[in-house]
Amino acid sequence: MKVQLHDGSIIEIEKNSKEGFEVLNHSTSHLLAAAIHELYPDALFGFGPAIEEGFYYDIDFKEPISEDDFPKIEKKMQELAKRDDRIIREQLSKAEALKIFKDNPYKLELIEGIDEDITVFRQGDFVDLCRGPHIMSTGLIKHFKLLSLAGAYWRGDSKNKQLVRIYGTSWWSAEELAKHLSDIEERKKRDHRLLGKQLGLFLLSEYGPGFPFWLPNGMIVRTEIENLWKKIHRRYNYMLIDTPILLSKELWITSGHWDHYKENMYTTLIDEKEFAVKPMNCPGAILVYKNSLHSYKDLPLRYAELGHVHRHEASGALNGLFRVRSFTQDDAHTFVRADQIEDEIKSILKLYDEIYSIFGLDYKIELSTRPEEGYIGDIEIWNKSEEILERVCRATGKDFKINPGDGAFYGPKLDFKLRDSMGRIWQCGTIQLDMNLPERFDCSYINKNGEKERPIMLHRACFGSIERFIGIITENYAGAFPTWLSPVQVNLLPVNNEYHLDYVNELYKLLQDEDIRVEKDDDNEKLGYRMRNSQMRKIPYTLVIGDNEVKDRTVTYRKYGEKEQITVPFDDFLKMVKKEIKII
RNA sequence: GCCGACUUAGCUCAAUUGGUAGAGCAACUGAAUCGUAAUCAGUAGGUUGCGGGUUCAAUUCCUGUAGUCGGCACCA
Repeated sequence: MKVQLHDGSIIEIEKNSKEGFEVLNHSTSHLLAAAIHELYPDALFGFGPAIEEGFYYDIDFKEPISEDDFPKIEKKMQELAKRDDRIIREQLSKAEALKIFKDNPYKLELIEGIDEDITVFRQGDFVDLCRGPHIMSTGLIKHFKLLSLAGAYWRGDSKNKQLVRIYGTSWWSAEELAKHLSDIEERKKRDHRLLGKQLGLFLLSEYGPGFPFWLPNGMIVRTEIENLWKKIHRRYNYMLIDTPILLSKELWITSGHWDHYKENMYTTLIDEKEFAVKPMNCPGAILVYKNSLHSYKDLPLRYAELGHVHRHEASGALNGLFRVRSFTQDDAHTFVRADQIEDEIKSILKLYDEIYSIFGLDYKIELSTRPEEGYIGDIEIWNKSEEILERVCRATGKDFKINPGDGAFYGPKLDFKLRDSMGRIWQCGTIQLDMNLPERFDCSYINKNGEKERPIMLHRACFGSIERFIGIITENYAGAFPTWLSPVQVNLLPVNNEYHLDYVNELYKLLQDEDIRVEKDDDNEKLGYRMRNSQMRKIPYTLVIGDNEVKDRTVTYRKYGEKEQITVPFDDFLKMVKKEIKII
């Protein structure tokens, strides 16, 4: 497929490549703009790029528009595409460009920011400021759909006006488009909010927006994860602590949160003294550190805490378990000497990889480095730790990216990003170096020479938030949790609830004695009905117990999602399940 | 917080241009005792998110408000 670049050259690229898809979608966004230009002549255009699964265009409409207008717009797009206009690249001087776009303040603003010559792409009588690349003519655009409409601030700045963003997607064939649309529908079925309701995991009530309730089934998943977390952390020599939810204003002034984070903190008066609900666990952990004197020989000291924090997040930011106002961080604060940073980071990376692997999660690491201005701490330590972070991350072989200047003012950080079922990326794990709080709280350890020295503090969380992490894995497993996590692990179905019940009760007791979460379903319903319920609850093992099983003291099991029926001696079944739930 | 949409029984959804709400599943009761994804029959269940307004009459129209969803902004 031929595409034209902004410098006027025409190159051949693979139509079915990622680049090919992007060019098609970018050109479709121009087609959308051309259609809007005809239907709404006074609409002004902002940005209109290709994105991962399609494209969008930001438009300043002079009249209100809704999704009901999509069919009309799509029809006009089809009409323009059929005309098969050549898409023509033109190079203009700044003066010419300013003249062409004189009525559009958005494009004028962009042109003002461009120093070299300016390229525009023209199709029919629609001209757009653009660097390309584009396909050669609009006739190639056939299979697209407008998906949604949203507000978006001009140039991503909330001080600016909000434009209307129209999202769409464009494909080379009707089949690919149909598949993409049905994929979206399939992905929606994995939504943790839907599964959370179906499986009784958690509850979101209008009486506590952003404050999730854990239901009995969700509580089992959560407890299993927390137990796993505690077990692994003990192996990595972390010490478990727990710090108060409410702490006085003075502490938050010392930590700097009162000055920099107050808008997000819940505060209250106790005996006329101001307190704040903790939005972070660090100050608490620091008080634990400062509770005793430390020798250089004791470092690193690793304090881990499942810390329940509350943050007043903007109402529009709330999203199921992914973004809440009350959540539990699997937090840890490690106090290290400068010469221990590398080993400690390596140890944390290993720990994270071990945990993520258990859940079969693929993750991406991002390194954020020192901001240009306003940073604190020794630049030597900054440079050295950034170098260490980059080197050890690259050594993992994982998808890795650097965000220059994106670090916090107090230190560089690594973020671990996971994807949800809709492809959205959420930060889960993090490792942050902190040269600020040890200073503010005057933390120290005694060095070889008997002098006080300042430790470096590492903040780190692997799940990030237990809530968010459970949201991610619920979608990842599509609600079919592996046996060790499943709220109910074994479901016993007697074929006849009189003749077979004794053996079922015996099995129930044996399984329960082995700490296996077992249920029996002897409702007055047909076996098929009870089997259906068991499958819909995504229970890993459903056991059917009838004459044969009673006679031979066997069980016949069916694994979730499989049709096969397997009959084995009960002891073999028990051994298999016990092996399966022993994760580490 | 901003833009847009949505909110009807426990759940998933109906209700022609305004005429004071229906179904399936679930629950409960009864019958059927059955070998791998829905046995049959009956009963009960709702100030249509909440407040105000227009109207003889509002689930429906207007308005305010809360929550949810899709984005944007935010995300120590």
